[in-house]
Amino acid sequence: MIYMDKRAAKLLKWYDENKRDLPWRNTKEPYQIWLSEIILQQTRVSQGLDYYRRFVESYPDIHALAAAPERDVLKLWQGLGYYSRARNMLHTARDIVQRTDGVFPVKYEDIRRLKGIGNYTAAAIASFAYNQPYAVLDGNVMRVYSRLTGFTEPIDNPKGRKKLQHIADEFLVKENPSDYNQALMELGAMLCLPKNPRCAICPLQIYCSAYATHSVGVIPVKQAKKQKKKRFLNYLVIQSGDKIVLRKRTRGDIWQGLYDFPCIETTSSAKVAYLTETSQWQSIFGRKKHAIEAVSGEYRHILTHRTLLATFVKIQSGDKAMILPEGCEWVSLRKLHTFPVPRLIDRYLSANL
DNA sequence: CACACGTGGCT
DNA sequence: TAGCCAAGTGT
Repeated sequence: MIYMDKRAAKLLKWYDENKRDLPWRNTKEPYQIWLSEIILQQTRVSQGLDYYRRFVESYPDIHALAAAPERDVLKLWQGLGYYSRARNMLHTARDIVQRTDGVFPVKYEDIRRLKGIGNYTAAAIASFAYNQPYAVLDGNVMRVYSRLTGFTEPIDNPKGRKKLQHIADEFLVKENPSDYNQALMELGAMLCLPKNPRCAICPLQIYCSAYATHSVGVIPVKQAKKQKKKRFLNYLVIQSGDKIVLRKRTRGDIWQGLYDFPCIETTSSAKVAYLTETSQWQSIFGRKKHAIEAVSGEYRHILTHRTLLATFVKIQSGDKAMILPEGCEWVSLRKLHTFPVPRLIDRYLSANL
């Protein structure tokens, strides 16, 4: 009989009896586990589930993914957010196909080196797919352990995370790291919730320091967050006949690789009369024939660190041969749906075109 | 190493 | 409403 403390035994029993039936829990394929872990970064199961299904159907294995154009992959990712996840995953798929003919690495150090895979995801893949003894540390695990041990330092800085990693390493059940890691995360997702945790039915209640000291509501401790800044985006929706101008977004800003419209960004809310005087507007239209057809109301789009305030100026252009800004191209309305676009743009398009 | 990076649901 | 949160990583 392998030694295991009572806490771990109770946790594993609870997991066995209560775990959700999720598609990535019915496989040991590293590709599918990798995909699920990338999708679930900062993302709820309910939001990622359909994306996972569609992704596996479109790209059943790493070779299929590696062969896909980036635009198609981003289109499949559209609406899920954090698009660097999709770009990095494609990069890594191509990397693995080229270097090892598609064979996913087994050693933690080799997994950890892959682009888009950090400490958490490397430990998750190593333990879930290969049952190797690496302790995962995600938001769930940090919350569970900080409450269990009465950890009162902030968890959202490198120092706090490092201490919690030591706790996680120490608690890990090395005989069954796959189930143990997942049990801990499932407990965090189902019972040990950030607000209104279900302590009454928690299998670890009698071991929980925070519960004993009535501190569940104040643990884990987090540092105060900074205020969101605003960005004012004035989009030029330029149409001529059955074509519309799209812009591919590039490095160094949000939504890299996705498409939106030519944009005049201002430091505050701007009127069209102001926009038409800007050098950007002048360099596009100059004295060329064009007609402002409509100006949308203000669209508010919330990101983690930014509030975007967007208006859309719909313009009929008489000159399809005009000089477009860098990264812009004419796209037929028929093909518009094949381009990956941010949610903000998707909302505008579905309401106006 | 603080900050950037999306989106939607819940309080 | 405004803020918080959800299976983090890259720079």
